[in-house]
Amino acid sequence: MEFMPVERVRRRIPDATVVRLPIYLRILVEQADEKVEWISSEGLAELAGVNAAKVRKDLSYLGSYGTRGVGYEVAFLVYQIRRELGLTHDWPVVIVGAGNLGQALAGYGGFGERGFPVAGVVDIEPAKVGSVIGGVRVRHIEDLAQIVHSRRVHIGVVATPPGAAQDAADRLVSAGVTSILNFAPVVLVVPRGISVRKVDLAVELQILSYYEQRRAGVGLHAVTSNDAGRGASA
Amino acid sequence: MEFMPVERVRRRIPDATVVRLPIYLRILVEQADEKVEWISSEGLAELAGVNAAKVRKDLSYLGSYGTRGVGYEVAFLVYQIRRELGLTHDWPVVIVGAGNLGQALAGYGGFGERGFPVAGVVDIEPAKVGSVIGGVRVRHIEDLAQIVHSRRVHIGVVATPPGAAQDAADRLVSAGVTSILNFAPVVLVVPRGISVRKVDLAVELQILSYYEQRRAGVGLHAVTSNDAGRGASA
DNA sequence: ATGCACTCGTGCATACATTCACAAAGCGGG
DNA sequence: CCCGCTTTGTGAATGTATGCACGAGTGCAT
Repeated sequence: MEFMPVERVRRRIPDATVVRLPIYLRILVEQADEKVEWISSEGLAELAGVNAAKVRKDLSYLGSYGTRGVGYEVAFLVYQIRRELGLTHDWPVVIVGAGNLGQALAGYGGFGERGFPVAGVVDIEPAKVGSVIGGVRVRHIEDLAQIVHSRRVHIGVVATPPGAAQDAADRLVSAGVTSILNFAPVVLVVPRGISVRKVDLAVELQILSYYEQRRAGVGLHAVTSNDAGRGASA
Repeated sequence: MEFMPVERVRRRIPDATVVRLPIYLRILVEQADEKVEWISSEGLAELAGVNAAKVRKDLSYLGSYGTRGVGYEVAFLVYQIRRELGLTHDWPVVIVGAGNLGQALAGYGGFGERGFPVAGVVDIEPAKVGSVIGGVRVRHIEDLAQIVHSRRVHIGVVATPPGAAQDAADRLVSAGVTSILNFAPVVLVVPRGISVRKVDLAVELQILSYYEQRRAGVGLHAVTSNDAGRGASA
């Protein structure tokens, strides 16, 4: 029992749903490209590899945007999901670490297209500074704060070797970044309120190894899933 | 109520735990390198950015390998986790797609070191065939089955453009691969029993965008997490 | 030998997520 | 205008995961 805030804090969307919304969004955009104007929860569920009831519940957190007996209007849903995810404007990102991975990330055009233009790439190694990757010149890490401020960067990507990752994160945070995508196999320690997500290739492979290894034991077991249900069938 | 199988099927480890075990493992190996011989659930929890009770419960699925009043023997835990994850031997992987990402993955030495040597890289583009990346010569995708069989590959990595991903997955499956790590922003459809995990950079950024955008609204809210609790504090 | 400090292992309560199942609502045909 | 078909939105049931709290071992000091 508690006082109701004067202005509703905005309905919180469950974490599990937040993870799936970008997937729905991608599918819906593809459908829109193919001139599909309406889609049912069943149809979307099929394409996303999840249960239809889950799709409906997920979408219901955005509001009641479906039409009974018909389905959801694709373009409208795209708009609503974009709005909810904060994708109505670009989010420039800064990449720390111009090694193998940092270069691949900067060179991979998909970021910009999807609303996350690379505002800068920095490295601590003077030898790496100056080279151009993906149309962006690598700058020294000392310039990080300047880049973050001038380009209004909120999201940083850590693509350094493990030993340098915490330092990179610290620098990002003190430069004013509030969200970090971490590719280094390290648990970052950050102040409360900073969002961190990590992508660890070795961890993913080890998880696969577990299920692979179990397969050898007894034939039971279905399908692995990261966070959103990924698909079986055939 | 059910008959007990004659031979215990091997206690199933909850998915959430399977995701954390590789993280504990990495930390424990680091500790071992630093000559730390014993660690408490509290200590490990601190380093992994999770709750101590969670660590104990997770480890209890492996068996009762701790010593009350003392903690866990690092080397022994490393051994047990490796065994449970099936990391007692190498798992060669084959990478489909020799583009930007495929090259970065093949070139990144971390795979081999962690028990996932690159058994081969294939591409459908004849122009890419023949070049050498990360010490491995790129071969044509027609050779996929041959590589999978001769090198006993169970795990495939899809690093193709979105449009080619499903085809890559189909070829991997029919070549005999039973686990797939998918980097393409596509929901793969695979037969039952095939494990798939996906890594989608755009999705990760969009999730960060959501929390970033909420931050603008009201100051509440803690920290994002993929699947294992990632850390706050400072 | 006894007691004290410490840490594991786990039952239980709570929180979160998924799925089912069905009433309510919209659409189109006659 | 009404009926039957379709599909949403959501309560309730089930399943999974988290975290607390505490009993039960273990080691060390006296």
